[in-house]
Amino acid sequence: MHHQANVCAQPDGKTHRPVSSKTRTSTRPTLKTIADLTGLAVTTVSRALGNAPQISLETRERVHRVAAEIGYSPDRAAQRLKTGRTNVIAVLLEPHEEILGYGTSLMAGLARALQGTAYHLIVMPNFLHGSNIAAVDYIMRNGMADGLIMSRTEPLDPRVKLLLENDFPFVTHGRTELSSAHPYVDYDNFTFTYAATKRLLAKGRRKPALISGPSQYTFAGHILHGFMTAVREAGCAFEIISDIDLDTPAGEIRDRIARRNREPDAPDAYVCGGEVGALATITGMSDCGLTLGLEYDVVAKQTSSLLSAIQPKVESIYEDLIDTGSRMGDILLKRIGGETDMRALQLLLCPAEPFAKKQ
Amino acid sequence: MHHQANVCAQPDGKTHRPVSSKTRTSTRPTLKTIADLTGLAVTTVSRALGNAPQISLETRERVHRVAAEIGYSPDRAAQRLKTGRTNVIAVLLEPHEEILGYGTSLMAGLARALQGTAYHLIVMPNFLHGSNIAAVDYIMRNGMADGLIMSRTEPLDPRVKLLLENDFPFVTHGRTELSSAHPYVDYDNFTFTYAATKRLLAKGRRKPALISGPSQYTFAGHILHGFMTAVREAGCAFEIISDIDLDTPAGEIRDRIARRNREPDAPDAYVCGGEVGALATITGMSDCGLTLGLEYDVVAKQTSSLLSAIQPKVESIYEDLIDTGSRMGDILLKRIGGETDMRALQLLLCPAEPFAKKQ
DNA sequence: ATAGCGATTTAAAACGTTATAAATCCATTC
DNA sequence: GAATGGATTTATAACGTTTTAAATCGCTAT
Repeated sequence: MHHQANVCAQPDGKTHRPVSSKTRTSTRPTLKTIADLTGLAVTTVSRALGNAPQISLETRERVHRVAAEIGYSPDRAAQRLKTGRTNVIAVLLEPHEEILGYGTSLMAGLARALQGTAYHLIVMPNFLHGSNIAAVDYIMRNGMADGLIMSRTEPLDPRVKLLLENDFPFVTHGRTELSSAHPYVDYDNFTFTYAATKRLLAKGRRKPALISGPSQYTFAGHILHGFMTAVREAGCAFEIISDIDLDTPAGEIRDRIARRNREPDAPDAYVCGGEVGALATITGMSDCGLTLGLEYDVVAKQTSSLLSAIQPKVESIYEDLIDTGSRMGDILLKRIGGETDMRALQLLLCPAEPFAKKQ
Repeated sequence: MHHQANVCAQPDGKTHRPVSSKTRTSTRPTLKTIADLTGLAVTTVSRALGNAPQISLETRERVHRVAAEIGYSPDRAAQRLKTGRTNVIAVLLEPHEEILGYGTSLMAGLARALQGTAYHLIVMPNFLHGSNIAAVDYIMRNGMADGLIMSRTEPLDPRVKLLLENDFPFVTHGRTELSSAHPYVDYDNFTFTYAATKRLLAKGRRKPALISGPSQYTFAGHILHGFMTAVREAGCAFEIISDIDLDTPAGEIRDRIARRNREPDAPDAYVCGGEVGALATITGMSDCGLTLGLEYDVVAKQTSSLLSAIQPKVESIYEDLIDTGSRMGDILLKRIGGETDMRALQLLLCPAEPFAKKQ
């Protein structure tokens, strides 16, 4: 299977130069190896592998054949040094992503989109509290990647500003409210909470409550907006649960909900943006002796198979994070490839059944 | 703040050569930039930054100062090309790791261990079912990383064999049963299930059941062994729940447990190696009208804050995956650094309170 | 014949770093 | 005063690739 380096006979009968005496059996093949094997110059081999039109079709085919035979693959470091392109995509991981595999799902999707390309995925977990703008700066200045993936955008996200100023390719999971458009993939949280709230009211609930995301993030605004639009339209009572959000540890959410329930005018329905929060809410209600589906209802967004298996009575809708990651990868590749039309670089994913049909 | 490239005056009064005329303001600084600025040769600058003893202390300090001033950081591609070292650690992600942030926690820990070193983390999700030996082969042959992190080992793991044969640095999460020792970090699942089972029996339960991991993995054997040792010592009835394992979707576990409970001689206690499985089990029991802590008990291993918040009555023990990742990173660095003493490269993490004290 | 041309191939340089071997300097020593 | 030697610095080459510019070849048109 493996071609010997000193075999000179060619199927096509062409003669070529004597092969270098140092037969390298241990080191991995380079362009030089192929050049020696075919009798061509290194430059020619390089261009042939790149399918440059100036190289004759016959030569190109021969070079590709030999390259495949000896298992050649280009040295990434050399390519990177020469071209300045890293063939690397960096992912900024937020701490919250340790919950329920958010980050892993996103990365699995990204990897799927990047499969078959030369791109590798590097991961930079964010250790600092607050914005990880330092990591963005580091990546850009040191040319560590050709593109960036981030999540949890803020309305005036300083990371986005910095990236836009430097014209560095990136895609966010989540929108901003900056005047300059930028590539993103987002879930339509407005439609989600709007439809979720309507659904609770349709079940006859009188006072829905909301557990939203941390207020500094853009998506928290969307969640709030959808909820408020629905309750205003219905003219019903409502409540925004204070002091906690989707990042609050489950135990605290549970206690907060139970405490609230022992006070007057407690809500009889909950809209919750995450599975953990929904489970914690149900536990808190259960601590008060209340039964889901009987005394109260919950609608939640689900990103794993956990919630509906544990609590089938929860109305839930699935947000496919692997698909999200995959689409972010596609868009980032387009952006790196020079696409500037924002319509091709922005994507708002709509909640699937059963909410979409209610719109 | 930023030193002008054409300023020649030196605080120490030394004279040096005229600076290259092309003042590069836009591109990032290289060794050449520092060489021009200090009047030294590129080689000298390189060695000074590497603190080579042959370079005078004074020069070293001066070079370091200038480098810091202009924000120099070495070009990774050039270093990699020259030295052959990639300064990259590859992580093989398994599909199961999408559950409850296993992978993200491990990576956060790894990143913590690698912080301050030159190492970056690249991620390779495994798309194929079964062993990802192809990825291991790819990484080694193409020199894509200096070290490897894997999880979910099998007793005769072919990936481990391949890595050992090629003397490639790696650390596994989980042990193997191969005769050649290799670096690993593992959780003592034997002690976990042994103590967990004893605990259930101490509560007066008569027939504990086990939900183990997928049988092909080493840790499933440890889980089974600890459980069996405890029930044999007690001489009690027991059951290994068939058809399902910790990777089974929560809904199926729930249904399987409920079904089993409607048959004769149902277990009155469960040992479960994961949170999702524990929650599914409790839901299944609840579907049969049985109450946790009253008619039955569960002991489970917990890797997030979810379980104890949702089901405080579950006896649970925390396995710290961030710490695990951090220790794997430390060990990998040692191994790459040339450490060969296996005692320094293997680590068995013992279950913490309340189980440890019972041993 | 030879200049010119299109098609194809090639040599040389460059990316930024480190390793090897050699050079320079300065203070001793004979 | 030249040789020795230690301390320090330097020139050169190399890693594997791509880019730029130039060379070679076979042909046709002058």
